[in-house]
Amino acid sequence: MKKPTLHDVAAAAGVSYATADRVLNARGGVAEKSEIRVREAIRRLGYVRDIHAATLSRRRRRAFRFLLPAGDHGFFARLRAALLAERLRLAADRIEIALQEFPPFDAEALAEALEALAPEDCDGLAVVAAESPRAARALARLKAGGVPVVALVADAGPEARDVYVGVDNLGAGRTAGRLIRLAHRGGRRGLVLPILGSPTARDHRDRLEGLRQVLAEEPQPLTALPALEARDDPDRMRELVRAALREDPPPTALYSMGAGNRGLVEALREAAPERRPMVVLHELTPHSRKALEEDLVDVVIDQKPAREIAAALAALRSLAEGRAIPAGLGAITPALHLKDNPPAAPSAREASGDLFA
Amino acid sequence: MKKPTLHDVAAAAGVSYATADRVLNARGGVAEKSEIRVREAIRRLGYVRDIHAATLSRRRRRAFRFLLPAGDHGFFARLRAALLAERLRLAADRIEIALQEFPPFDAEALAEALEALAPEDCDGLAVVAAESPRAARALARLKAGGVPVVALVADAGPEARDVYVGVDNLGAGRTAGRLIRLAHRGGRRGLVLPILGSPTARDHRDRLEGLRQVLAEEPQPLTALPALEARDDPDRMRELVRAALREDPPPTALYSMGAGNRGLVEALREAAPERRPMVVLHELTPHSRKALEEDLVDVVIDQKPAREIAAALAALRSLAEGRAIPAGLGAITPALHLKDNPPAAPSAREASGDLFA
DNA sequence: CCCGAAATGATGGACGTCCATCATTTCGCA
DNA sequence: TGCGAAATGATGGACGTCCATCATTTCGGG
Repeated sequence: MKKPTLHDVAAAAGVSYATADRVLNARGGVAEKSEIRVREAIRRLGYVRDIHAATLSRRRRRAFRFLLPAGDHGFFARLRAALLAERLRLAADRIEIALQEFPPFDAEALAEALEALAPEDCDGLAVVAAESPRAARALARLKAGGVPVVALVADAGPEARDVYVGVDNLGAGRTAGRLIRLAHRGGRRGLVLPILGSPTARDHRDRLEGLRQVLAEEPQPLTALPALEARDDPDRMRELVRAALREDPPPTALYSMGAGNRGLVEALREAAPERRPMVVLHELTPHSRKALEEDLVDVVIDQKPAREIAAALAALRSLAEGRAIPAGLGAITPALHLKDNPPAAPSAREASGDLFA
Repeated sequence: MKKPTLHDVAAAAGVSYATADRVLNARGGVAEKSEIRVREAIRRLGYVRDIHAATLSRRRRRAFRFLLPAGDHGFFARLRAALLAERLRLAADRIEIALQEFPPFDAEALAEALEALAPEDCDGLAVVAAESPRAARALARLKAGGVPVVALVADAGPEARDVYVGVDNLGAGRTAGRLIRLAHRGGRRGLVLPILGSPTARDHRDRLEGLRQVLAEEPQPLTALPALEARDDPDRMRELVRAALREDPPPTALYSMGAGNRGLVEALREAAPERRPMVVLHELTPHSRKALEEDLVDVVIDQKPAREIAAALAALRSLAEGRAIPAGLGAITPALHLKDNPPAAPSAREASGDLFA
C-alpha cells in the first residue's frame, strides 16, 4: 500500500535499478523493449518520482533573474513586494532570485541591462518589457542562448520571450467599457472620457482599443471623447480632470488606464456629487481603495501582481526543467473590485504569497 | 556561499549536531544557554531546514479528509474537480486525500458521516458544513479530539472548526447590490427581484441581507421585491422568472443567489430584449458563461472553487504542522466576471489548481 | 566530595534518488 | 564463429535530515 519506489518499478519490470533509472532520466542506451517494459511498470504501479529525494540528491540550484521597473509606489512596488515575499519560500526549493531594477519607461536602460547579461548567468529571466527594438533583440539573443524568458505584465513579442504572463489588456479595456455601458442602461446619454498614461505604452493602447470597441456596440453606442494623456503624473491628472469636469455637458464616465490616479481622485472629490461621472480605474492601491470606500470611484480593475509573480515563477520552473507550460498559465484574468469586495487582507495576502508554505 | 546545513549550525554554535538537532526539533533536554547559542547561530547563518531532506527522512504521511456534498454539476462539481486536480500534486508531498460525499442539503447524513469518524482516522478534515446542531456537535467532538477542522464554503461556527475558508457572503450580496445600483445610475427607477435557492441556507440569507443593505442606501434607494424561492431547481426557476418578467412593470434587475440558473437563462432568452432586466447571478458554469456571452446576463459572481480548495489545503497543512494560519488565508474575495473577462482557460485553470485564481 | 540526574556528544541507519564507474551479458554482423 | 558495440547489471557514495541508542561529561545538592 505504500508508495512505490524506483526499485519497485525495476523489479516489476524485470530489469535492474540502473536500467529503470536510465529510462526515467532519459540517459539513453536502453533497448526499446526494455524501455517499454519500464514505462509500463511505471504506469501500472502509478509510480511518481519522489521530488524530495530527487531535489535532495541532485543539488542543482536555480537562479532566476527578474528585471522590473523601479518605483516605490503603485503597481510595480506591489509586484516587487510579491516577488520578495516569494523569495524566502523559494529558497527552500533551491531557487535564487536576483532582482534588478531599471528606470521606468527607459527602454534603453533595460536594453543595456539585458545586453550585459550572459546566458550562463541565469537559468531564467522575467522581464517587464519596454517597447524597443534594441531590448527585443537583446531578449531574443538570450532566448536563443537557451535562457527561458518570461515577459511579465507587458509583452515583448513571440521572438523575444517564451511565455507572456499578464492580463489581456484588450479584454480589460473591453470590461471597463462593459461596466460603463452597464452604468448607462436605459438609454442614458453617454460621454466617456478615456485617460491614458503614456500613449506609447502598448498596454494602454490595448485598453483604449478595447474600451472603444465596446462603447461602439449597438444598440445605443456611447460617445468616446478623445483620450487625455496624464503621463502617469498625479498633478497633471488633477488639472486635466478638473477641466474636463467643468465642461458642459460633463463626461458621464471616466476610464483611467494608467497611473497617477491620486490626482484624479482629488479632482473628483472637489466636484459636486451630481456632476460626478461613473469612474473606472486600474490597480488596487491604498489610494484607489480609499476612493472606492468614499464612493468616488466605482470600479477598480486590478492586475493581481501576486498572481502574476506566482505564474511567472511557475512558468520559469517549467521552462527550466524542460516541462510543458500548462495551457493558460500566463493568462491573468483581471479582477474587478467594488466597494464591497476588496481583497480581505491586502498586505497579508501579498505577504503570504504562495499558499503552500 | 552554499546553503548552510544543520552541521554548519552546530559547528558555529559550538555544540554537537545532536544538540542542534534537539533544539531545532524541540526534543527537549537542552540547557537554556545552549539553546540560545543554537538559535543565534541559526539566525546568523540564515539557516533554513531543507524541507526535501526533512520530508524524505521522516516518512510521515498525512491523510486529509474532505466531506463534500455530492452533485455532478454546478458549483460542487467544480469544487470536487479542483480537489481531485490537487490530489496528484499532493501525492508528491506525501499527502493523501480521502474524498467522501453526502447527499446535498442533508445535514443528518453529514452528521452521521462525521460521527462515524474517529479522530485517529485522519490528520485533518475539511467540511462543507450544513446547518445542524448534530453536525456541529460531531465536528466539535473531532476538533476536541485534535483533528484540524476547516469549514469550507459554508461556515460551521467557531466551536466546530478552526478556520473558515470561503467568501464573505454578506459582501458578495452587497457587491451584487452595488452593481445593480450602478446599472440604475442617473435616477432610474429600480425594481429589484432577488431569487433565493433555499431560504434556510445561511449563505443565501447573507447574500440577500447584503443586497438589501446596499439597495436601501441613500440617495435614491432602490425597491427590493420580495425574494422568490427557486429551490435550486431549473424548472421552478424558469416558471418563476417567466411570471416575474410578465409583471407590469417588470423588474429592472434580477439577482439570483443560488443554483438552477439554467432555467433563469431560458426565461430570459424568451423575453423581449427591451424587457430584459439587468441580471447578476452566482457561479461560473458552462451555462452562466454562455449566458454572459449571449448578453443575457450581465455579471457572474464566482466563488473561485480552485482557490478555496487551495486555501483549505494550505490551512490543513498549517494546522497539522502546528503552524500559525496566515491572516486572511480563508477569506476568499469573490470574483466578478463580465462578458469580456472570463477566466482564460476554465478547465486548464481548474486543472492547474492554481493558487491565485 | 560523591551521586544521580541532566545535558551533551557520538554515531549510524534509514529515506529515495542521482550519478558515476566498472563488470558482465547480449546482440548484430562480417 | 568471433569481435566490437550496445545493453544491462551491480554497486556505492553523495544529498540533509530524522531519530534512536549509548557513552560521556557537567552540574547541583546533600
